[in-house]
Amino acid sequence: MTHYLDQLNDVQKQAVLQKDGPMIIIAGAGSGKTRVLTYRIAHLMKNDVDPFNILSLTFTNKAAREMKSRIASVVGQSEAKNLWMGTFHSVFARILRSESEKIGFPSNFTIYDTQDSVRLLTAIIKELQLEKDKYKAKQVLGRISQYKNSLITVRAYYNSPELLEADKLSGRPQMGKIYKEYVDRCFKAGAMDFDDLLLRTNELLTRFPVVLAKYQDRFRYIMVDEYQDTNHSQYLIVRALADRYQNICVVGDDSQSIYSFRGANIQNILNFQKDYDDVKIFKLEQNYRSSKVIVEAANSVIEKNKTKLDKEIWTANAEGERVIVMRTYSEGDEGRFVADSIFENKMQNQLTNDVFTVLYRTNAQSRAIEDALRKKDIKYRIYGGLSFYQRKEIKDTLAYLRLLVNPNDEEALKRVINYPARGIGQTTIDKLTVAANHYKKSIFDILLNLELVDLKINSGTKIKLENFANMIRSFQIEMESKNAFEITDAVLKKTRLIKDIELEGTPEAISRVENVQELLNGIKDFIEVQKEKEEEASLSYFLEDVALATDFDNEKDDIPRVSLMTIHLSKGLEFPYVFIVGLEENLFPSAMSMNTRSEIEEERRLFYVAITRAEKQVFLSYAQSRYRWGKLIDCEPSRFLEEIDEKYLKYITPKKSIVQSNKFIDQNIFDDIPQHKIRFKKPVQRVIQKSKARKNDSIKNEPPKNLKKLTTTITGKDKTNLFDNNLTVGNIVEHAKFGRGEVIHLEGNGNNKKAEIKFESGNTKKLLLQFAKLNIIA
DNA sequence: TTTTCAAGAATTTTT
DNA sequence: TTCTTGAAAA
Repeated sequence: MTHYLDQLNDVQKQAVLQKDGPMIIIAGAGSGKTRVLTYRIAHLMKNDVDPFNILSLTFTNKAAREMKSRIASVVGQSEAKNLWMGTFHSVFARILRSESEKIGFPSNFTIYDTQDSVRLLTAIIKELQLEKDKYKAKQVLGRISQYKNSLITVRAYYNSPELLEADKLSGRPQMGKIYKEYVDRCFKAGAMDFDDLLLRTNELLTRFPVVLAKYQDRFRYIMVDEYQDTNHSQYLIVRALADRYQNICVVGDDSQSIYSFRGANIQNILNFQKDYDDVKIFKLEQNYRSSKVIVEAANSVIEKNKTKLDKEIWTANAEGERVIVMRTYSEGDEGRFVADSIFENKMQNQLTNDVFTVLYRTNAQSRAIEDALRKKDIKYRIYGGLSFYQRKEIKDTLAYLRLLVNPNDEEALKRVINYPARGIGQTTIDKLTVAANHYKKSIFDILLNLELVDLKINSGTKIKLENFANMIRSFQIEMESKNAFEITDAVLKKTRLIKDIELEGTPEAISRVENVQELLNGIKDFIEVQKEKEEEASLSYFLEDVALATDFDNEKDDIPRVSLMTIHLSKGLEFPYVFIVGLEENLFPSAMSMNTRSEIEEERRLFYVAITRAEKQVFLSYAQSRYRWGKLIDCEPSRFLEEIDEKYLKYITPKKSIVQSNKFIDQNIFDDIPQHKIRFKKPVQRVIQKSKARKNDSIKNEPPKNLKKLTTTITGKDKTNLFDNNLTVGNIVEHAKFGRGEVIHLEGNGNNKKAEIKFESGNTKKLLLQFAKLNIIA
């Protein structure tokens, strides 16, 4: 086997060999950054640095796992095991577990995910009787997140005239009150949100010099990956920990900073040299990933940004295919283009699905792509969006487990106190909350002391509450003798949660039951893996893992699939063929990020990231019209398309079109869109060449047939539209719930069309055809 | 208290 | 178009 140092180029080698002192590695896209990081760590270990003394912070758990296994292959499994490696959130959550009591949190503190936070804020806003239109929980959370990431505590907030003024101006003068209540409630519940994991770590390190010294001494060598996307809170943690030994190595690429919306501060990387003395700089500029065309096309884009560090990315790789640009009529067409291209490429080049990825700006765009892939029977996997652990049935199950571990967890309690339904309604919960706030206790404490507080609830409800509390307590006792898997199983049986889902009897219910089973399997796996690693397999640790898990962490070996994800999620990944869809103004760049130069620059970096994921070829596409909230809107091509040097592009026109619309599509509606003429009339110049070159004879200058279109739409969409047209008075229909009946009257139009039906049971009902799933019997 | 239906909002990006 | 929310009915 060749020595690992021989697998590196000069700069890479220097970076690996640089052992001590502050250093920064500016790593262009595809420049072998991970390789340098892993070998650097391996090299440290080979040179007498104890793995216990190395801290490596990555952007995702997946990156940490991969790096760890690559290091293990150089230095051996048992050595690599002791490395501290993970995301900021997971590493410091782990540290907080052992230190949290110093700052008033129990060691079994809960981690609130975004949904928990939003729910809590919604409750608080309601309790404070604020207008919920002014105070939208999500926005309020975003604001609080900003404070926390900038280390602005409630007190600091009230001491800052600027912040008070800013919130007043934006119509939210009560932000301080909400912020305070939110922090207090989290504290009382023994819960930390994502931002708290960093904020409280900072608190711990600042307030307790002994603790700081302990971890400074422990982490003698610190590495931070994706440094361009660290926020202020993370920045301070790193500074504090590195202060003693100054062995800090940060890696990143300012051109790939794409997380400013969640507080990432690009200045952290731009100013690194000012923060430490005698910083060594390494620039990895050779790209090993992508073809020349891709590297240079990407360069031509990022050049347009003013704020950036000086570097020149180049590659020795082959020229490669040009970037394909595809104009389509609609999102449906765009999807078909993607599916067709994947299909063609697979056939021509004997490829499997997993070499393709489709990237988009917003999650909502995935649907059209999914539909098209499904029609072509191409298997795919979506990353992000609603992840496994965010599904209702999973969150419900987990909420029980959370409550067992930490009965003060308010959000978990509110989630399950009446699920499955046990007759404890909103009014009762409100009363409990008021009492809990009044006595400064958790709701569970109130439940345990019902006779001491006068809640003005009737005795029936009181018994229900007592039963619930007793059930939770008995689980807690059981938990002492059972492992995580057994206790979960017991909870599911006792609460009849699965039975409750099955009761719905729908096909979706079946898959939801399967999800819960899957969760059980997951717990079993977790126990086994932890045993292998000789680590604790407690329920508490499992819940922590789950709270910080991302979609990538739940990946199963399966058949090869096309990957679908947002560009943000694709950071750090690479794929041979990359489709970037929806290159339209207001979508990409997003309408929300077109106000300032820096916002546009971030969007451009996002585009840069997207292009540079590709090894072999990039496909860009945009639609001329797109559905938004059920309405068809016209779209303009993205400015980014013009920013790519044209010599790297190849324009393709659609072969044929199926315009998916409920509306009667008249050719004329395209007339005010000049590009459209390419399609039916004369193509503009650069398109002529391409269509000639491709012998694209499938363009027959033939307007789409309206009749056909309509049929396609109807059969392709839900069938109720069909009934809408066909149903007449006198029809005998069957309804899933109510059984058979006769249509005795029709009213309304389109989506509002209703049928009055006399059922065999004798009941007469008015049903909206849009929703009612009726089968026509006669 | 629970269920049902109609009206209204909703789309950046995520640990 | 689809999801969430709120009021009214059961």
